[in-house]
Amino acid sequence: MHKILLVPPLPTTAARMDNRSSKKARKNKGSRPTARDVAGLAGVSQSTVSRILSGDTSEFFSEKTRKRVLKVAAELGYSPNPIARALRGKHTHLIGLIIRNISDPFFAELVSEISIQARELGYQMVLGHAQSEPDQVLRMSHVLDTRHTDGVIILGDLEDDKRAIQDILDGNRALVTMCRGQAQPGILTVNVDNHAGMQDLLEHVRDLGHSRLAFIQGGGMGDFQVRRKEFIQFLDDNEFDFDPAWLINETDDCSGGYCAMQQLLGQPHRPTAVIAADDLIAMGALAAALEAGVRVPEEISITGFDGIEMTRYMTPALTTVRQPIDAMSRIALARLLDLIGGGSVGDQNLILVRPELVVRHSTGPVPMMTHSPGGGFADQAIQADQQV
Amino acid sequence: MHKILLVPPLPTTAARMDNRSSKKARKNKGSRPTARDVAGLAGVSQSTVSRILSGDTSEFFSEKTRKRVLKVAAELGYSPNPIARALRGKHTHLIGLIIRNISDPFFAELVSEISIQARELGYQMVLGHAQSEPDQVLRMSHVLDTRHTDGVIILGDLEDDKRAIQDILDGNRALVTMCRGQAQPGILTVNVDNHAGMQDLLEHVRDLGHSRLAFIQGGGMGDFQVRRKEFIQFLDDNEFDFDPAWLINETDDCSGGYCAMQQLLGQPHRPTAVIAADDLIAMGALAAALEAGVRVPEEISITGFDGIEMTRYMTPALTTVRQPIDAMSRIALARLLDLIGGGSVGDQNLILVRPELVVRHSTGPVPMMTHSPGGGFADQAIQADQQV
DNA sequence: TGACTCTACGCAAACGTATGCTATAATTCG
DNA sequence: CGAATTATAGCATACGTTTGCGTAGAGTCA
Repeated sequence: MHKILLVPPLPTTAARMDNRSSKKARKNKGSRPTARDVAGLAGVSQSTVSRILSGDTSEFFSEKTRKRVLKVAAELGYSPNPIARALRGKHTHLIGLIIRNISDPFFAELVSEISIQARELGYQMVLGHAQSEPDQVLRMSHVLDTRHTDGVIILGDLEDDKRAIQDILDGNRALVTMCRGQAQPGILTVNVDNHAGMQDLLEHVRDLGHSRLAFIQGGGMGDFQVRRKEFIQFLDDNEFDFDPAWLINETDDCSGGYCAMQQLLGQPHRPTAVIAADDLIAMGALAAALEAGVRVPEEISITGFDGIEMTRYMTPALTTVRQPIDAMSRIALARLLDLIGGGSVGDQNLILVRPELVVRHSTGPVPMMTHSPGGGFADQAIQADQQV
Repeated sequence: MHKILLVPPLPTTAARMDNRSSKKARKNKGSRPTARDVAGLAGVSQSTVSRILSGDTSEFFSEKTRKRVLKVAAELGYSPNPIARALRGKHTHLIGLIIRNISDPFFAELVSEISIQARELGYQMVLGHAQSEPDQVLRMSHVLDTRHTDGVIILGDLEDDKRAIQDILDGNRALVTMCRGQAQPGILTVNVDNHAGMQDLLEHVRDLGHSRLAFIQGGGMGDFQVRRKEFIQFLDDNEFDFDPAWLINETDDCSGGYCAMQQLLGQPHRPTAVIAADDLIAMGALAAALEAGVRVPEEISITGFDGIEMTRYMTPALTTVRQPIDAMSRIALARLLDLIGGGSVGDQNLILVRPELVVRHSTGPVPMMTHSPGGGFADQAIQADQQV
């Protein structure tokens, strides 16, 4: 309306002004509008645009100016360039997620939940794959590359990740770890309460009459170590037999559970219940049992841990412990943002969230002849050749 | 050591110079070294450091200088700040991944593979969750936020994603879509060859004697539409009966397959083979069948699609079509990088990769009395009340 | 009317890199 | 031996923001 607004450039930095006013006329097509474009069209300075757009309440602008800038910005579809913003303001609004294996459905569900919640908080997730880094050098460089993130979440135990953690800390980046067995001092860790979960699960199995329990671990990861410890403690507390051959360590996936169960079934002295360190392992174990013609849960009970969606659709549906993914994500993100904002780890650096026992059909009463010594299922075909 | 270094700020541009030389002495602890720090210690200019570090072969530097700079850089653990680099060079080395549902194991495996390969190419993935955006406005702003990425990969069909795609294109970003049924003209699409896959699968089922086939879809996504079309075409080509009640559309997950199979089993006229649009659906269908006491594959055959890892560990192990995740990722990434580098989509904007039929134990010969009209399994308990 | 206080905004300096242009010394060439 | 060429490296600027500081103009008060 008022042509007067288009005051000609001022003396000194005339060149720049002119540059600006020429840009005002037509922004380079194809690339997004900048604050200067908005400033030119609104007849204000670029810094004013920045201040108004960032909603800085400590600065006062006339309602007229504010309206005008906002309107132009909306028309141009302007939004601040996050890169430039990050360079100046040190905040990228990016959170690094370092994870061992996304293919694990439990981690996939966790990533999904975290990323949804992060978005609601205005953050994006960038993926770091630990799996892809065989040696330390690569892993280090990877961590270096994540340094354009405001903070990092490490999911699960990575083997030999001390170095990675130290790097992140050295870079002054906020760090929260999740789903790792033993918390390191000074590092914030959010995890499921493995103790409570295993306790509930084992009591359920015990109440069904089982006393001959096997445990299938999936590698030496911290969470699995803890669950194993709880398992052994429970055996001890209840004065159940402890057979080293019933403690099997395989890989952390279906095939690991499958192999482990085959070993278990091949033994002369069989357990009546098999506690798998997680759902995937349980799934493999179940497959091995069914394939060998062993009925579940009539002849042997199987349990999982994590509570991934598809455990409902195994046959029989798996008894498991459901991790409170939602709550864990919420807490981890809240604490991470606090750290990013300058907060400190504080005294309580280990936060445990209680899981929920989900009883389904893979667990049942202990079979009758279970007390016969030396293996209750000597009649099983698969075992005949082992008996001699 | 030298207190002299702590000089108070100077007036004009001398301050900058002095600032630089003071920085040379000791970098601010806690934050990473910059090219200037390296330059100071190596006695060269920042631009020289930049050029040597970026390995620009068109610039010649003496071997002495190059060695010295490299050495200092290594000692300081310097690596260029990606943010600053991105601001200047327009390359963030970040690839956006927009995906409907990471919890789907197939997509999880795909994401895993893509992210591993991307890392090898020097790129990181940032996650965009379509699932978390119920309305268009949010989705738009999401896409805007991804603009600090060099390129975008869209995985699977998002409902109403025309807008999102247009936004990405408007932003001049490279775009490759994967796993979507119908390719849009001008947009590069990498997908499995659904035609070949369905053909192989259906021929396998036909060769087992089946002619009464059902299809379970999981929503109206493009890939599913294509598979459904192939299914119907096959029925037509082979002059098999087509019963609309055998074409079921449920949700794209285990529960969808479960519900669908329940509907199928409740019908007086049952199919002898059920073709599920993907593995998850097949898994649910299998669970429903087993729960209803229907033996698989003796009484009914079930097939999946995708070839996710855990299909091997269902009981019975699932016959399915394995998508060539590795090849698809490789191609998609290669084309995306080409696009980022300034290449054009070209004529062939749809790239199809041939999948592999995986025959396992969920498919078997058609049951004997299959030719009795009006339902071959009238003896099934579950069906008694439907017969009247 | 001058000093002073607000209000409302602009100026310009970072942030750390890449890069076009320029400057110097060494070398070659006519 | 002067001039042209080459090898080597520095200067200065741009990228698009945020933000400390400065200031013009309007109003207030003595």
